[in-house]
Amino acid sequence: MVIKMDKKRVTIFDVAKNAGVSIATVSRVLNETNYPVNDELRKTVLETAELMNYKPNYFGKSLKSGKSSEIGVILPSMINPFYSEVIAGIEKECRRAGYNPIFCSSGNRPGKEQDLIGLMQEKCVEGLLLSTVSATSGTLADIDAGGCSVVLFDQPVSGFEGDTVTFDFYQAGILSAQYLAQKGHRELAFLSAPFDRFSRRAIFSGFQDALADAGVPFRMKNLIVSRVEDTGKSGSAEFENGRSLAQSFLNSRCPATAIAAVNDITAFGIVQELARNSCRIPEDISVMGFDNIDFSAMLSPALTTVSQPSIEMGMLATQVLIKRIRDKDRAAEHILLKPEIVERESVRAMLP
Amino acid sequence: MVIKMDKKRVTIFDVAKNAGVSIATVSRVLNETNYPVNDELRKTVLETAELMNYKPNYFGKSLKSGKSSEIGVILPSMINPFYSEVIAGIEKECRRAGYNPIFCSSGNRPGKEQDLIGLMQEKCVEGLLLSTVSATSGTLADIDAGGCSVVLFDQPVSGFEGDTVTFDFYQAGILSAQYLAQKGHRELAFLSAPFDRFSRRAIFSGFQDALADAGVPFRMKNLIVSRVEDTGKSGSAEFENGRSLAQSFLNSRCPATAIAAVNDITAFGIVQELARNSCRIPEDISVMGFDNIDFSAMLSPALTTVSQPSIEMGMLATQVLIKRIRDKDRAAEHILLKPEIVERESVRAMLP
DNA sequence: ATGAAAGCGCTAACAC
DNA sequence: GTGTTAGCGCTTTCAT
Repeated sequence: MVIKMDKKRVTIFDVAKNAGVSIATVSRVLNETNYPVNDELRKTVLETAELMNYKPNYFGKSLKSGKSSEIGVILPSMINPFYSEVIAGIEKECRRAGYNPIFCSSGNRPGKEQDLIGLMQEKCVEGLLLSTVSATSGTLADIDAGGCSVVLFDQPVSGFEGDTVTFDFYQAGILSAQYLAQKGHRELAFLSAPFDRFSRRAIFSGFQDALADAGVPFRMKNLIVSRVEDTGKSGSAEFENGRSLAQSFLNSRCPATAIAAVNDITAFGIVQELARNSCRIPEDISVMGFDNIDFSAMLSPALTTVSQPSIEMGMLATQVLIKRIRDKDRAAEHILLKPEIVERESVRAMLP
Repeated sequence: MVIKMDKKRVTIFDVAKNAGVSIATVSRVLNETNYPVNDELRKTVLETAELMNYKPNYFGKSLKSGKSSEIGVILPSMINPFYSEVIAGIEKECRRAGYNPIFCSSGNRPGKEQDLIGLMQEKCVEGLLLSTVSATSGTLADIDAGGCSVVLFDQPVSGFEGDTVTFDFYQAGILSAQYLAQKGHRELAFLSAPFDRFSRRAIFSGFQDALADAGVPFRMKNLIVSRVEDTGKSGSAEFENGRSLAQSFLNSRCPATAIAAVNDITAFGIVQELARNSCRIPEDISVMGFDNIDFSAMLSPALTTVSQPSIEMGMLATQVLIKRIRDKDRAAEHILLKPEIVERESVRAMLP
């Protein structure tokens, strides 16, 4: 028996030839179908394939079967810790179900996002997990019509009729306000990046509404919104934003005893800038974040925040997508993840 | 002209039929080869393809051409900020050169790493970027022999003859020790996770050697090494490790005026635990990290550390891999990235 | 129980 | 300048 040792890749044909059987038999053995194959032959095939270091070619396989077993994932950034955690959830669930995730980041750029969606379609992914910055319900319907299931997560799109896994930002704002009010704070500030994102507006609405309900109405002059927008490259822009927001806060001589930041990274910037100006946290001023990324626990003082379940969001979105891939006709699912207060060290209780 | 509106995917054949030309013409137009095609026809084809929302099928394309234009990337974790930054560098360079990266994490598990390597080969990636936890020079040679180029980054493998992009950990240890000594510290401590990793041993060696050279020999009782190992899931394990290391440090009544942590996240844990025990940083004790992940700048006080250029490492490894893919016969490249001190707020200068 | 052969979507060599 | 056609590696019907 001569083993082919060419530099070319070993194909099913090579294995068949060396094992002295047909390619059909090799395919049947290697795919572990319950198709009956003589034990003797099966053994020979297995040994030959092993010996020749045969690896099935996904392209041939997928082309023939029409299944890629791939799932495309497009998110604004892979370097932002929140999305890193989402990725971890997605990867875990995908592998568990035998799918391979393909991660790409759009950098918050609509054009790039479009390109990536096209690319994923060319790659024949069976489904797409999308945290979109620009897609419309129309675009999304087209993708679906092209045979690629879509599940939206993180950022909602109005008019989209398919599956979604999102977070209850409004409720997060409510929880945060209630927590601060309950800790005895009566003068609150809200520091945020521009309100051009649904999530930011929703958090603030909840925050404001809950405060009104609690009888400590929010003063609009305590709302400080920056003008710069992040590029999605890393967290640094949001951090710097937090720092300049804190400077504005300090300059405005705002009498608030507690600050709610629109997200954790912004809170980090606020905390650092405050500390540099000799403000002790939480003794002099309390700071609260949103998201509960891993690092919020690592700060000194550890950041009190509202959790947005990132890994869970990734896992759920993946599960929903896989259900959708397996059954195109099931009813659309809309999962709304709930926030929870994560009490740590950056908010103090005011004396009554 | 009747446009086919089946639920099946539109193929080059459908476009050809609707445009009234042969598939060869469609292929030639769509691939923008400089093959001569009548302008009239070219226009018709382009319009038809656009109208039918045609997307070329990568599988057919790759199968025929033998090129996948994909690059596999295997790293221990995608949630660890250092690797997130590496990923950003890789993705950028890949897209720039027209390659698509496929990211997977091994979770520091040798078995999983092996599986992923096999998977990447089945997917016919043209090259592999590997930060390995278990590969031997033999395994790597086999992959290469299978027609898939390999570039090792981050973690070296002894005996490997191919391209590598690594970091000069030893030099990082030297720089750190020199910096601390120059700031007037005479009694230093080194806190680390287990020395089972080359990088940790190398950092410590450099640290120790430079200290000896500076005339402030390191006392081995000031070396505190934990027993737990991280799972690569997130930074939390390293952070907790840092906290318990700090407790040991405190309990040992170690007289050191400065602590070098084996990496930034461990330093975060140390800083927090120290702060909780009313140690002021850097007034009471100085803390220094390694890696310079984005968050080290966001801590309060901002962490003084030694930079390990993460994005650059990703970009360089990608560039080297692409050069290798294009020319199998070029000489192996060995890039050794150099550390730099990043001076921030966590180390104080001792009075003479 | 095994093999022959069609064909998935595409590119490129060859024919006209 | 355009069309025909042979595969790329694989799965799967259909014969045997």
